[in-house]
Amino acid sequence: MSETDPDRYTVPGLERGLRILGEFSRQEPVLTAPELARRLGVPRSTVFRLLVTLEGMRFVERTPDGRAYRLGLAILRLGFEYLASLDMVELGRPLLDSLRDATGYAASLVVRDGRDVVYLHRSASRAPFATAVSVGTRLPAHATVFGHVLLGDLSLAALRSLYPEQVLESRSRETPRDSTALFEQVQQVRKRGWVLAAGFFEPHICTVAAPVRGRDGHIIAAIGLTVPGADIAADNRPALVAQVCGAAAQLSALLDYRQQPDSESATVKPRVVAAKP
Amino acid sequence: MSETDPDRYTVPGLERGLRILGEFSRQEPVLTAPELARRLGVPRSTVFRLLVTLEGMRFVERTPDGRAYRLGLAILRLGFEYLASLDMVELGRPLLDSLRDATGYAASLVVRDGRDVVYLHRSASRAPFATAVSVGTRLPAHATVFGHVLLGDLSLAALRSLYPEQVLESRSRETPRDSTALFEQVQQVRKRGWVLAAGFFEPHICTVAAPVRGRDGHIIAAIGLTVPGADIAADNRPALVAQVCGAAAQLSALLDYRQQPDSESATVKPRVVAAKP
DNA sequence: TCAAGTTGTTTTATATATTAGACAACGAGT
DNA sequence: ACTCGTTGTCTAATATATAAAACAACTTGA
Repeated sequence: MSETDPDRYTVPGLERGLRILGEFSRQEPVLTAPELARRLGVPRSTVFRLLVTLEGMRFVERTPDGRAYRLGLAILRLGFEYLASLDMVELGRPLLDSLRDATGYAASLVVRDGRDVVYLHRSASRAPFATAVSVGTRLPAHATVFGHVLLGDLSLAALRSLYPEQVLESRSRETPRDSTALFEQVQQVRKRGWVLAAGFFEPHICTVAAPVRGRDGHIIAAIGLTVPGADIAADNRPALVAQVCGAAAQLSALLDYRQQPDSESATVKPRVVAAKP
Repeated sequence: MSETDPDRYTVPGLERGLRILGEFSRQEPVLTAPELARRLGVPRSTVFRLLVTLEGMRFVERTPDGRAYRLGLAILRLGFEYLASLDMVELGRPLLDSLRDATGYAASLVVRDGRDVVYLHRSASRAPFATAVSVGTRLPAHATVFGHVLLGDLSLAALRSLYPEQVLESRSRETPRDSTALFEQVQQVRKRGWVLAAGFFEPHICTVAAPVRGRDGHIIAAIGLTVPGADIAADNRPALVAQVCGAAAQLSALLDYRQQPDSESATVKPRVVAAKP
């Protein structure tokens, strides 16, 4: 009882309610109360009360037959206010659109959240190639080239504490086996300033990616193209790399100088004055 | 105290935590703990505990200086799973894209949530006309033509209970003043099957909209175009109306007959195979 | 410089949320 | 029909989250 809980202040009702919301997914948009009780390891009567609360706030709603639950419209109050609050998305959208238009391939803006790569925006390619990836999608950072770009700032020690396990989960032949191998790959990407890989995460999908840097020079996001096919023709690579790097550099510039919003002229001024903390 | 609360089962921790998340907005992406305490009318120490919980789950994060809070990346786990779970969005997206491409104007898919119109998807027009409207945006149903389309199924009595106030909030000269006037406008739209209005919600914005109907014939959504300018040229109206109605009819058809397109067992069937530990 | 007001964090008595269990209603299997 | 298991809802005893109060660390203003 006298343990110094790291979560000594947590309010269980809130945590469990949010975990309920998190259980719903694209694959399982409808869940029943007992099923949720089983998954969370929470008494049935407690889940009942949580669901009543969530339903009252319209975060969940009952299915027409009243026997199960799905997410409700109030959910939209949250996620999109968040996105709208990130000027990175606002500023990046037109850049991604022109990148998509110039290349014909889907362009994405991603950030890292711990061990995950999270898609913040995606300009889908004109070809109606149904991709499962959309805004909010999460992929493992260690197994994707986007992730390798985003991990560029981490020291070997930091990488080790982020991936304490001995062997990393493998997605393809090229997935780094441990944190040391990951570090080496990441550092190569970092030094090069961009990455182009074929079938790294999924077969027949190529990716070109480059880092977006914030005011202090830290990597805060990545921009990239997703190209279907086994590989990119060698003579097309330089152009794609140049365009991705260009878009990433432009977004970096935009984010660098959003100091005072009054002077609208802060468009492109890539001249960095010696970084001062 | 012995009142038979309609919310006798609510868990306050969850409700207040969600209200905290709801306080963040595009206009106010950063809030401090005491400010939140003031707004929710909750003791400071309680807000502190709620924020610790939310921070631990990464639903909020502290600003770099550690003095204030903003929404965190975990928020994205929710909103987009919700959207992805709606096949209305999945099926409507390509229709909206072609509507946009055919007309050159921004095409939207909206639903009604109580008195709000909520944007589920928006195919932005090619012209980089920065619109504040995005997915998740809410507008008052009584003051928008989208809302008038979506309210089409409600009886006068239902409309009165949804809008019990004597006088409705006004947005423009044409905003209906009370629920009776609203009902008449809504019924006109309903009978016509579509609506075209200029400057109804905002000056210099015209809207063309039509209802999407579900299996049982109820209005479940609306599709529409947002056209910048004072008005739409008379000779262009029939074409726009036809295209909007066409898209809405197509989506209605898709939603009507999505019984079981294949043996996709993804949907949760109440079929429970006795859980074995 | 000081004093008065914020704010972040902690503690602790107490009000209250929690959950084991009870109940009825349902459904599936025999 | 009749079990037996599952489920939705409700209640009451008790375990626990809550919020008043206290503290230190910061601001702010004079």
